[in-house]
Amino acid sequence: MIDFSSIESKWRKRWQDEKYFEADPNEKKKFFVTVAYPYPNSPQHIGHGRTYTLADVHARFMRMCGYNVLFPMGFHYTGTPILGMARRVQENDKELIDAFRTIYKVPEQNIKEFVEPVKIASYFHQEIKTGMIEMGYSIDWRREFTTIDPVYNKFIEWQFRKLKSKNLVIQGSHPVGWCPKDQNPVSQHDTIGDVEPSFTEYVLIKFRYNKYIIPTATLRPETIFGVTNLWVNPVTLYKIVDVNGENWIVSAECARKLEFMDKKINIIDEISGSALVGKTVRVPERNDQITILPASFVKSGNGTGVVMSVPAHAPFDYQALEDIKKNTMNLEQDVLNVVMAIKPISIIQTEGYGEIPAKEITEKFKIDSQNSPRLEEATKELYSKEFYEGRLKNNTGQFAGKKITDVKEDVKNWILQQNNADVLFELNDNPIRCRCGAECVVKILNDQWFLDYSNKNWKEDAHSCINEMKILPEDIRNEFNHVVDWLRERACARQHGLGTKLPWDKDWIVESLSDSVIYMAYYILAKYVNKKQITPDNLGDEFFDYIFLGDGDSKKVASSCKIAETLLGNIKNEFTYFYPVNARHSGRDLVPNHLTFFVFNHIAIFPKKYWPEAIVVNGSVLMDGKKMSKSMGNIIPLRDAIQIYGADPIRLAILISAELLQDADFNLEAVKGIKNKLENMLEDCSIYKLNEKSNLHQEDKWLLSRLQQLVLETTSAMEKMRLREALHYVLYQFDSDMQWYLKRTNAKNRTDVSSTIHNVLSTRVAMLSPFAPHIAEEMWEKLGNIDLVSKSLWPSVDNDAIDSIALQRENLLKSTMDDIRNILKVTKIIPKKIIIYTSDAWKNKAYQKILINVIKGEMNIGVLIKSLISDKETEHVKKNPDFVKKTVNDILSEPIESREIKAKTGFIDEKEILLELDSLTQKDFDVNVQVFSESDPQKYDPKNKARTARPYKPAILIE
RNA sequence: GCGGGAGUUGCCAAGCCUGGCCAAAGGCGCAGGGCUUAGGACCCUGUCUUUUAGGAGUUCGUGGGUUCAAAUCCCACCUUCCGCACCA
Repeated sequence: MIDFSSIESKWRKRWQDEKYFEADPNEKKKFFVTVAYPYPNSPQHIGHGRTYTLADVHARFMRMCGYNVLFPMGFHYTGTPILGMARRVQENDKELIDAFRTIYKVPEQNIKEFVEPVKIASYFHQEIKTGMIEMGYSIDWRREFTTIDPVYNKFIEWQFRKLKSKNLVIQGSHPVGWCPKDQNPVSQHDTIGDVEPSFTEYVLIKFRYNKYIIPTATLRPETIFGVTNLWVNPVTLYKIVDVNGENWIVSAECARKLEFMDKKINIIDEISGSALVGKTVRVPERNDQITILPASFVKSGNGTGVVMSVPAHAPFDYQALEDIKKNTMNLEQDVLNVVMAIKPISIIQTEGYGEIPAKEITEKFKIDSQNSPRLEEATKELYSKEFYEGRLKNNTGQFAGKKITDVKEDVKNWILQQNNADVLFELNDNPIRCRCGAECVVKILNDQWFLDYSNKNWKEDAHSCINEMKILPEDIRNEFNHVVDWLRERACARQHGLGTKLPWDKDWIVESLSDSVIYMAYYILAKYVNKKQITPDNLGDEFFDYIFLGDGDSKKVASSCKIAETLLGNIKNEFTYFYPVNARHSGRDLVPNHLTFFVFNHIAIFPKKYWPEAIVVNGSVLMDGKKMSKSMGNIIPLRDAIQIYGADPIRLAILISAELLQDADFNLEAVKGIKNKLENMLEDCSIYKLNEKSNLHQEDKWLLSRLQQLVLETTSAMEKMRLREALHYVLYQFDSDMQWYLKRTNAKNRTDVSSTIHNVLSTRVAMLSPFAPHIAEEMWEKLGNIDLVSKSLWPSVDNDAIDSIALQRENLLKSTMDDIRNILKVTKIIPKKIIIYTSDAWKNKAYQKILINVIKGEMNIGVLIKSLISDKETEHVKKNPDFVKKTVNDILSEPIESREIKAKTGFIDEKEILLELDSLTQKDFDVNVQVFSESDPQKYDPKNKARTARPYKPAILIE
């Protein structure tokens, strides 16, 4: 049993003492790796560990490749969730406080302080940082900062002034989910049940009734041409409301919603639904009169509480009309006459439907009442069919012949322009409650600040940056481009939360996804801030302009900022040395926001030479195949896991379970398996020593050749950040080769294998070290090294060590052993004699010819046979045409490189090689092996097997 | 709806970009053996069907196509997961 924790702390201390991860400019090439900094509202769990571990492996790998790697970390205090948490602590929220106690194990003393948001942030900040150190992340901690540090605030102010001066920050109105009690926008984690407050935009069509306006809410403004009547619910008590000087008749719920739509509302009177029944209203744009009818499906809470009826295309309306004709509502005779006269007005032509689609679909769904639950479904089906495929008919004026999807927005704007319509936003999952208990609404904010991501030029630059950038994995590049396309103006300031005040409007705080887009540049400053060489006083925009953009005169800047000119120069040089970011790591959930904003803002602020070079995106982590969540109770805090299993096994378990973009399934089974593997490797490292040079046998040469292949494959996987694959090579791939090697040396009773194995182990440990840095140091030490493996160079392929002849000889032995084993398996005989026949000389010649042809792409059997027969040396093929076919198959079933090696090395003396089998068969089956040539007249061949021999595929007889 | 994925041998999961080392890695599970006082851990062997000669047959969501050759390329379809904004 290995004590991971003591090994890990031992090496962590050594790293710290040697300050190896502290990166300052030097003569080496630099590599700047960053990860999205954490939001400290809870401790890290295994899931967070993935992105940081990936970045750390990347950093460590690049360091071993000879780069001066900077890998820094900051903490994102900005935002509202921590604020909300503090408020809940103030209110003594039991659920939250219990979570602090039981899940996060926060000491009682600290929980008491959590009424202050900053205390929460700084508590978890330290917790997360400690976890990162314990995980062995090679972070330069001198550059740590938080987003509420005063210098950071100055930096963000600079960023925003810069954006504003480029007209990329604009002001406008914007609908948001809103809590009327808190007077604040609500987001998902502000609501009870974590419901995302999404909303739909309805068009209100204004129908005129005397001096009143009766607005109806619709998603289909184009159906105004097909309206035949209005629906009210007779039992609803409607309000007469003064809305910006007009008298509207709407439900009480609607009146309340309108208040938040930036309108002046004054309730004047009320009127019952039944009193409206039978009255006529004027249809806007059409100028004809229609009647108001009663319907029970009309809900006062939806829209305005009044619905316009389009019976030809709306199943609800069609069915309500059918219902009313049965006169169960006791309508007066003259109203009933009107009802009977109503004919649906067909305005949309859709393939597969006739004149009255609503009728057809209600019949198809077998609907018999307006209260049928299937009506929703029917509506949905018809609506989407008509929306995507339907065309407006001739009775729709200027819109005739157009597709609904193309014309919908135009119809809306047309009616709006005539002041015959308005807009109403409505929450989708009504009711949504704020954590404070109040019911949320949609509010239109008027003086909201936006980052104008819809700016065309900006988008174009973003596309070109993304297209020039390295994006790993490549699969996700399209997604980035698509995000750039659909991104619109984004609100970049809010009224509450921690963060930086908007420099020109101190009522607003820069929103958290907008103050975290170019902070990688700030890591350069953070080192000097932490050393107290930069203070927030006197720090103006000219400072940032000078450092980051190279604008201004250093003397002037130095004096206005009261900073020594040499210091200013040093900072600037450090920035130009480390920037741009070479790799930005993050989870894939940040693709549609942070990562894309990161690109946008870099483009806007920095010159092209500082645009980011690469983005690396990873998937999330599942726990035993399930999503981690507080409610499932399957969140393992990272630090707990480290304590139990050790940092290295966790790092490996996370990395080996999935390739970059896939979700990684973490489970304890895997951790145990890995732990075991590491223990075995460590043991091997203490056994095999570097002895004096002994003569290399064939199998040593073979193993060392294979090792080169391993290095090549691993390195290429690392370069593509295919860490699962790379780790797999290092940890497992080599085992079967190692086994063969041991089997061979064992059979030969060799005792001089230590050096070769030591050589192999050293290479593997070096390649393991970015992944499992602590235990790799321990192994490295056991292998007899004094220096750190972290400081060693990544193994490179030694082409001289690749012995293609040894490779082929061993392959022949292996495959022949496999064949023998196969025969024994099938026949179940216990061998007393094993006889092997190597193929005739002409076959070898024919093989080479076929091989060359196949490499050239000629594998037509007929053509091959013809050319072989035409040559005297290989004319024997005539008697044995099957040989050609089998040989071609043999060759095709081999990798292309090995075909080429075979072509290059040419004929090998199989008989001589196969004699080496003897030691193996003796060991495995206690039988000696005899080798004959097919053409040997003296051979023992009672079953006439020898003639089936092919090159690299000797015939075998077992008795 | 828009956009992006995924479907592989009992399960999880690689392979697909770059067609031929593919009956298809690895892990788990299962079976047998070793080790052990026993259990666990560990190690070995096996794990589509068939076969007393290293072979053959049928497989990679479904159906077509391209090719000497398809899990891999193309087309269509079915099923399924994720993101869609003021939120870190």
